[in-house]
Amino acid sequence: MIVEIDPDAVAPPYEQLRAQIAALIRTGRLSVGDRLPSIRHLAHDLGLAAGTVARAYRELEAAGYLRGRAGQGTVVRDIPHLPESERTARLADAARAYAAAVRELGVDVDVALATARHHLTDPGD
Amino acid sequence: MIVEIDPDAVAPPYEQLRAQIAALIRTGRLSVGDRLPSIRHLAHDLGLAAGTVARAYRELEAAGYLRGRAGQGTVVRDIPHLPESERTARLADAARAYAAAVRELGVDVDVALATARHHLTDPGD
DNA sequence: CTCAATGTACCAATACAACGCTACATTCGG
DNA sequence: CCGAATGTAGCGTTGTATTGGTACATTGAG
Repeated sequence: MIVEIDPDAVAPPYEQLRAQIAALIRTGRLSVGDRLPSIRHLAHDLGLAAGTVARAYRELEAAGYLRGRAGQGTVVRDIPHLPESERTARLADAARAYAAAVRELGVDVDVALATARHHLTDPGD
Repeated sequence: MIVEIDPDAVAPPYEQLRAQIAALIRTGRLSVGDRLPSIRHLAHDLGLAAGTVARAYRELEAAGYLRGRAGQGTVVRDIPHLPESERTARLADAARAYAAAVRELGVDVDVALATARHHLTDPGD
């Protein structure tokens, strides 16, 4: 698994982990039926407590991404698609946050859009 | 002053206030020499504690935007421009955050860019 | 000088996250 | 059947961030 946790980031570790796994499933790097590392194993690899990984798994299961069963492990269950309204609302929130940051920095709109395009097309940077 | 605080937002009130005032100064809606509302007055208007507004003012003063003196009030001091490296770094952070949200939502890149453009050009929405 | 208005500094309470830990239920393999 | 591995649930502790309130210092007006 390609996951990175930054302890100094603003987002708490369990949230970073949740978002990254969700993105891996969305982008197809994890497919339906794939088995995820065990809670304890992943926690050890990432230097986290088991409870922290458990929380990320729990939220992903509640969202429909995963299915975890005792003794069997946790597997990718589905790629849930949110209702259109929910998705556009969340997208608007994210765009608003980006726009606010850009405005505070005094960055030109075209530069901001080019930067966004760059990060949207080149995830690894 | 045109400021809105959403108590349910992810960002804490003092940070929302700080960012909005910084944006007002950057965009010229507040000019150098303009006097801001007093800490207590603004706190009362926004339904916040005085200490919360004081923190926003304090951080803006540390960043060079404001100058506050006891008995005199707080005025816009300057429009500090960050070093280029700092600005691009912060812009990249914001863009990364936006890209991560888009990827998790499974939204098309073009849709994401159009949404970003919309919010960048139409602040009031 | 006196006083009101203002910014500054500090402290207690609260909430949240993370951690380490324990106990328990379930599944599978031997 | 038995044990190892797994997920689930909960506990108390610790550290941090935020808030609200209070006391203090400074300034300018009368």
